[in-house]
Amino acid sequence: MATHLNSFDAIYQVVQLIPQGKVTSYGAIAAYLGMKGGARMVGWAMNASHTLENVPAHRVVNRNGILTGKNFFGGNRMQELLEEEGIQVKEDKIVGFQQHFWDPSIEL
DNA sequence: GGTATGACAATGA
DNA sequence: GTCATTGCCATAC
Repeated sequence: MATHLNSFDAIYQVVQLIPQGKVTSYGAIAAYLGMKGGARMVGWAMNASHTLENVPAHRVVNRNGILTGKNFFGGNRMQELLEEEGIQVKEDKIVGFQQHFWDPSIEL
């Protein structure tokens, strides 16, 4: 149902819908939007959403559970945010990633 | 309108 | 199991 929204808006919506303490992967969002191979584009949208404060991009990590965009948050800002939500982060990687994984294609 | 880039993902060796 | 290469979509120049 994201066909009416632009790719960026659609991604923003999904990211904002991520529950606190949960994380998802770029591919999951892309797949939910129908852009299975457009995972890179999701990261691109995140870059644009970085200017916004309503988009918890810190809950979006790659399929490996690594905080790829941590560098874009300005240091360990991303890791601290995740830890505050109850997510353990070790070496820029989420501990029990599958445990905190939130798939929009299933939850939504 | 074509080329280059991007916070990825999947496959092959 | 890890490393390297290719593919995908959309945006930016």
